[in-house]
Amino acid sequence: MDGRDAPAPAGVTIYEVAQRAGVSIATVSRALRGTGPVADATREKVMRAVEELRFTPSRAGVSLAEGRHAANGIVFPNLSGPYFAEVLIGYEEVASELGRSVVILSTKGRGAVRDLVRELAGRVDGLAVFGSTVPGDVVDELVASGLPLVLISHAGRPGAMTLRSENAAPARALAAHLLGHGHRAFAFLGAPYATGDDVDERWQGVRGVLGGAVEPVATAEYTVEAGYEAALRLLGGRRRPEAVICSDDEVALGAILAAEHLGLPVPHEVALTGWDDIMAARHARPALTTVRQPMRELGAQAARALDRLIAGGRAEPGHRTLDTELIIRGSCGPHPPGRSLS
Amino acid sequence: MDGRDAPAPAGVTIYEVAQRAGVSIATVSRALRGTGPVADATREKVMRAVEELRFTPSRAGVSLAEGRHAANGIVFPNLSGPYFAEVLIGYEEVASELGRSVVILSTKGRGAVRDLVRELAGRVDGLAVFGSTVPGDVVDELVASGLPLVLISHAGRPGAMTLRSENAAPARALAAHLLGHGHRAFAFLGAPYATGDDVDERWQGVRGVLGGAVEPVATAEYTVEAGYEAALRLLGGRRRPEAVICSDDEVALGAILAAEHLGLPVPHEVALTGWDDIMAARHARPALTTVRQPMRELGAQAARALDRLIAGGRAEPGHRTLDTELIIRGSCGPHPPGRSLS
DNA sequence: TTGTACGCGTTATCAC
DNA sequence: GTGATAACGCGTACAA
Repeated sequence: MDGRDAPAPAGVTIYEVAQRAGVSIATVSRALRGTGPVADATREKVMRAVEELRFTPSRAGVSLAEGRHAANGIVFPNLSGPYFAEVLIGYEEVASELGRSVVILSTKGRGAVRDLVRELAGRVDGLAVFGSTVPGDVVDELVASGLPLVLISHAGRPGAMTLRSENAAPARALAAHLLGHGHRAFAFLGAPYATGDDVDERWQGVRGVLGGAVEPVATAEYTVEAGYEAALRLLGGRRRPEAVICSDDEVALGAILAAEHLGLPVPHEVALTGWDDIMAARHARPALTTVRQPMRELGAQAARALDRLIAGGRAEPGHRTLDTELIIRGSCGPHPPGRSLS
Repeated sequence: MDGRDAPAPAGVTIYEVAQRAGVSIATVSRALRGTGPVADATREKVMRAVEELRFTPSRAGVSLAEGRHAANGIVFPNLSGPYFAEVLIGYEEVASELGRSVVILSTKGRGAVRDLVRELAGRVDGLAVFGSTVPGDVVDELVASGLPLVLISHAGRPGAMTLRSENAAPARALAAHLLGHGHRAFAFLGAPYATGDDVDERWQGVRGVLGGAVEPVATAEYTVEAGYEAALRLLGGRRRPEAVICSDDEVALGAILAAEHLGLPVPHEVALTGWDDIMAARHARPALTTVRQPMRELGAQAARALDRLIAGGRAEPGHRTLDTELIIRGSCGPHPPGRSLS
């Protein structure tokens, strides 16, 4: 026994493998990647040397030679709620299938976003960016740089591909459904921060149907906590709305808690709706009427689109919208038994 | 006007910058990284050229020359629940502060974990690995490779650093508290899958205090859904326990839903406890008695420890345990008013 | 089928 | 202060 199978010195190079196998580095490379012909016997020797030396090609070396990183980046604001986490799951899964690693960047509470994004852009072959996570001029810079880019839930930017779920149409359907329940005074809890983002589109859709009967109410952010705080004030004040349409499920969950705290039965005293259909929406009491958005699919499609863009697919559609589904549960008002409910 | 400020061809090299600035690449490098002396006037010229050409050093080139990736990896099973997402948040935040990108790898439902981990290991300077995400021999291989490694919530492996929150002690405290409520028949919902992991330690702690009075009950996984399903059977069957100690908050949340479904008031008919103190624990009804674990801090410390290990800090402690806190809320039984509750 | 040699983009060590 | 130039580790024409 010798010490050759001891812990690899972390820096085994292709040269050492070549030497040990008694061949050239070109042959080692060919044997390993299956490019070009290699005699069976030779491949055997190479493989053995690779095993013994625990050789793994240096990623930096490969990247430099190949001219690619085999990695995708993704920029999101935070991972506190289920939404971004779910999209990330779909993104990572597909990217992984396509042989690409995923480098993440969270911008929430970050100062030097521009530099961080540049740094990230430099180590990936393509980037997925959520709307409102990066300043507009930084996005423009990315577009101009030619880096394959997919904007998720973004208002859209000339030259960049955009991917999002539909908002306006289901928002209108949701509003119409609430009208069907007989509600007449509405609030939209979680008023949009930026024009053109997902929440803004939902708000526009809702207002298109309800007109002056709906009032926008801001929340500090789109979280359960913030929804709870804002709903406490909204529902506790005079002129309480009959129905509260929330920007998303988390805000709605907070609103349910606020209603309970105030002793207001949902949906009898106040109706509520969310958006996204996160796991907890089904488990809330009452179960949350919401709009299901294919979160994982959003991430998955982003990864796939990026792969195509990287491969050189110029003909990529500039804009893609995923379907959503109105999910009627108990929080929006009483329904005849036996209907819907999932 | 000329076309020089058009979109950078994505492949601007240091040579082009040097040529445009009328200096050598060495000078460009020095000017950019502040290493070595550069005349002010020269620096000026270089910077201008850099701006005009939108030059960003190739990450692969830098990595190869520097011999490091400036990136950390992290391996987790999934991101469906808040637990791993929270740890990841803390990890990414600190890594980012330390100038390191974060490359993620999810192993849930993945076949070729070994290859994926190798691939990941090849593109980072250090790796954080959650327990039970990677086969033991793969961990051994990583340790042997000399790659800086932090095992999170792991049973421990000779040669690798381990970081986790305490389990046994708070588990005993929790069990004692439940005994104080007068409960006498217990179930541990979410029985451990692997010996030595977090849940196993909790189970051991609980059993140490309750002995034969507690029965382990398995769940399909540690999720709300699985907890609900298993609790439905457990609470619906004969010999229903008086108190159910759950492996974590998500399982406990599912158990609360099951109890409600069965018309069993919590905590009066059945007491429940969770673990982790995820956001939803505070909002559950009744609010969940649980053990608070510093999830983000776990990630943050992992990133910091890794940074030290990478810097060459040999004297790194082999094992580090973070404190937890028993959070008494309403789900474990009636408390005299005015006490605790957060 | 295999080996030689060059290129990938930077960093850093020397001379000047 | 500045400029050649040798690594860094690998992929791959091209030659043999």
